[in-house]
Amino acid sequence: MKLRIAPSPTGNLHIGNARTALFNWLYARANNGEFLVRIDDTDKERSSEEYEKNIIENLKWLGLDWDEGIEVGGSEGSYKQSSRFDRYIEVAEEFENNGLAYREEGALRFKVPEEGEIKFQDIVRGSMSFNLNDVEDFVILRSDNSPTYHLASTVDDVDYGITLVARGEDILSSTPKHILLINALQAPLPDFCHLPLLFGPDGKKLSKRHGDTSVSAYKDKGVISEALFNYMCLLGWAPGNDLEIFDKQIAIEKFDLNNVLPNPAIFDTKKLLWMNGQYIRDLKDGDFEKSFIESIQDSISRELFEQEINRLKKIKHAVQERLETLNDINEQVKFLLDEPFEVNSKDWESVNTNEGQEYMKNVRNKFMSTKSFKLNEIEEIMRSELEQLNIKPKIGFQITRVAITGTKISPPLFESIYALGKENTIARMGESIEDL
RNA sequence: GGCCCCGUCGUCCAGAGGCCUAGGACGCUGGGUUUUCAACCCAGAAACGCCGGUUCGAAUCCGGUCGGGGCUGCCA
Repeated sequence: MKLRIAPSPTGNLHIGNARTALFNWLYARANNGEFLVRIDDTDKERSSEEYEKNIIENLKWLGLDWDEGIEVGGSEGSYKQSSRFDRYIEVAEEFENNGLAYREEGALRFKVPEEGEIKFQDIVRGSMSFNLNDVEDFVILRSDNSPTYHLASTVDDVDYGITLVARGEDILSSTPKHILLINALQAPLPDFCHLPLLFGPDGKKLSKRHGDTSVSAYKDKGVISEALFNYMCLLGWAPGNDLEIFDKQIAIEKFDLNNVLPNPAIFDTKKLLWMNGQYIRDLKDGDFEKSFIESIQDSISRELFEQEINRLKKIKHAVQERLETLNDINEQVKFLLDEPFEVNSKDWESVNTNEGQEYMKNVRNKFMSTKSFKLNEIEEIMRSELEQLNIKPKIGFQITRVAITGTKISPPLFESIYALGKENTIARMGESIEDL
């Protein structure tokens, strides 16, 4: 069994193509088959190396690998259509010589029989039948003698020995043309599988008009690859038993193209983000720390100082539990960085009370006389002072939170204070105590 | 317009004639926990597009209809 994907480098790797790649990859891996990646760049105008790079990079980022094709090589050369024009032209001219194609205004058209039917079995849709009456003669070589997609793609599938063509449903109606070409090449027909399309929230084919729907855009938003991988698996397929969170291994074990749904799926960012949060929480300590530090450095566009990193490490676990994406990190930890610190005045007004002031003053004094400033020590001081003054946690804690983090929303208070450190905490509390 | 595909909660999926007074997940609403925010727990609202047929029995099979989508390029 040999499957392939053939992305056109006319844009970054799109979520829809990534899902198609994923299903091809899963099926190949599930059946000990081969997976091939080639680049369909017959459209010289719209193709670019930058996009090609993006596609390859993001396939890898998703954890997909391939056995033959672009970058990894194989017996068929570059696996780029732009370098195989001679081959396509050779085939096209043979068709022309055999009377299977004819010239029209310079372009070469493949002659579709007037009568007859093309039938094939589609793995997700069952019996398909097209009346050749409805299929027009189609261009296989443009006036500039460059091959079109139909020709190049079909010749490649034949030359590379593809046995199962699984692609988007948008090409379903082109399949009769491809079958005609394969027959003309006197080659065996592969199996066909037309995967349901991915839609945007408006129920239309996912595309640029839905915003940036590239894989790299989601990566940039702080989505981790395992989460996107898992989420995409669920678009048109499920492993059964209501299982929703699963890894690559399980996906490979359970995956079967025969169980893929024929109906389109809407790409729902909300569920992706939820799943991403689940995955982030599950990240191993070292993996999370790496992403944690990198994400902050990306946000502030500079390297972190050692002091900052030491502070950040103390809060990382608390932050890990509170993320939807990696990009949410900086907002939660910026009070720990050596950056200008500011207290949100609206938040301050809503928590600043006389009781709170007194509480902070007393706590600050006790903080000053502690030596170790350990987490449990901080908690003990803050809780016992609450009892001393007989005030509610909210009164004492919220004012302190705003004073040291700048806002009413932050990681857990004791951890935040612990991470910030004794000197900084005392200084910030001092700034907010009115009669000091 | 023509050809083709599709049709279970708002969304993703379960359901392959009786186990369905339709199940899970996201989201949403209410409640609990709580120092904020999350997380977590509990509860709730929420769907078989419609009409016929087959059958003792249909979300499941068939037909029609309506609705949505794709293709209809010298794009892929």
